[in-house]
Amino acid sequence: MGSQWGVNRSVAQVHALLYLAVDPMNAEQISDRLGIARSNVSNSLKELVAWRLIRRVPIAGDRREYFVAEVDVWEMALRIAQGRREREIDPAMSAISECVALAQDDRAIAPEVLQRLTEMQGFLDNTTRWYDQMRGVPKTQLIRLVGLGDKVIKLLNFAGGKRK
Amino acid sequence: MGSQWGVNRSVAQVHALLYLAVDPMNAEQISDRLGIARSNVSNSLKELVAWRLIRRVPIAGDRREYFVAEVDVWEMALRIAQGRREREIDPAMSAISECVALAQDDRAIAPEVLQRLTEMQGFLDNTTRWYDQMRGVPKTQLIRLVGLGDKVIKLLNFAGGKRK
DNA sequence: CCTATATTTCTGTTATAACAGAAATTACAG
DNA sequence: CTGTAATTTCTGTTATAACAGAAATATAGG
Repeated sequence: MGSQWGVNRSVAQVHALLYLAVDPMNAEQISDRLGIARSNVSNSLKELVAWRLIRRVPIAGDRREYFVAEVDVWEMALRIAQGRREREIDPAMSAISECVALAQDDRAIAPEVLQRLTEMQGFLDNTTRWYDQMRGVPKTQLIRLVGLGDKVIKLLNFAGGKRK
Repeated sequence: MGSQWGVNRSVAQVHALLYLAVDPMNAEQISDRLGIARSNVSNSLKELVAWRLIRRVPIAGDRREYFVAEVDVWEMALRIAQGRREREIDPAMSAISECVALAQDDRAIAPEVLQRLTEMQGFLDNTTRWYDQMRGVPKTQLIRLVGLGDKVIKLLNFAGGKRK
């Protein structure tokens, strides 16, 4: 399915294989198993390492590099979130900051346009701040928070719309 | 930037244009402004309507269809989330359910593998349940919740790791 | 009901990204 | 050092998706 997700098939295949593999695997094993070129495996491994979804593990008495995947699903989700943040959100924030700066100095820009750009910027600021903070909370508490679902609203004093 | 995001350039361009447009625009205006083919605009508009990021608005005395974008950034984010859920998450859940079902009946599958598949399935179940519930809470409360950031943890009785 | 205009669908082309295989580089053993 | 095995980088090919233009369909006005 990875092709829909923005990662190419090879990367998704290698990740899936390592995620389900009981033992560490080396590039050749992966290449043989999936029937894709070694160079392709090499690049896929590099990308997965960059995302921190897999890591190298040394095997005593073997020169080849072996890899294992992160198997904790929450940890995996956090790392994907971090990767997407760095690759997608941060550049978007830089871009929109530039846009806002340019729009402010440009008398040809309608005020509504500047306002929408600013709102977008504010949204990105708020949500990334939220993400940064949530990233710091221990996983167990994160899991419990998700488990609560919308009950958090009632547990906080949000009921009557009153400010905290 | 949209090309990185999994949407093609034309769709991203049309969306950006409509998001910043002060007045509704028709297909021809969009085509002229962006310098892309009308057919391309037509398909882009269809996709954006499907994502509910833009909507048709009738202009009295004009046969052509005009479009405006959702300008509320939170609403936009919610609709993108909903779209991704339907297009990416739901199919993934179906796929993994099939995998789990097959793996359970297959004695050749190592127990660790079945366990990992099941954990993944459980994760998706939990997070989509969370999403479904959060989707229902009023936007104002959602905004305040995000504003709290990691303070929610302290406000709930999570401190000592004690169960609710 | 017919005509004009808007819109969508279809088809072919082009651009882009994925991938394979070869070449080059790196790392290690002796 | 030197040779060998492993890995990465480079280059060309192939597959896929984006896009343009033409054809077809639909919609409203007369």
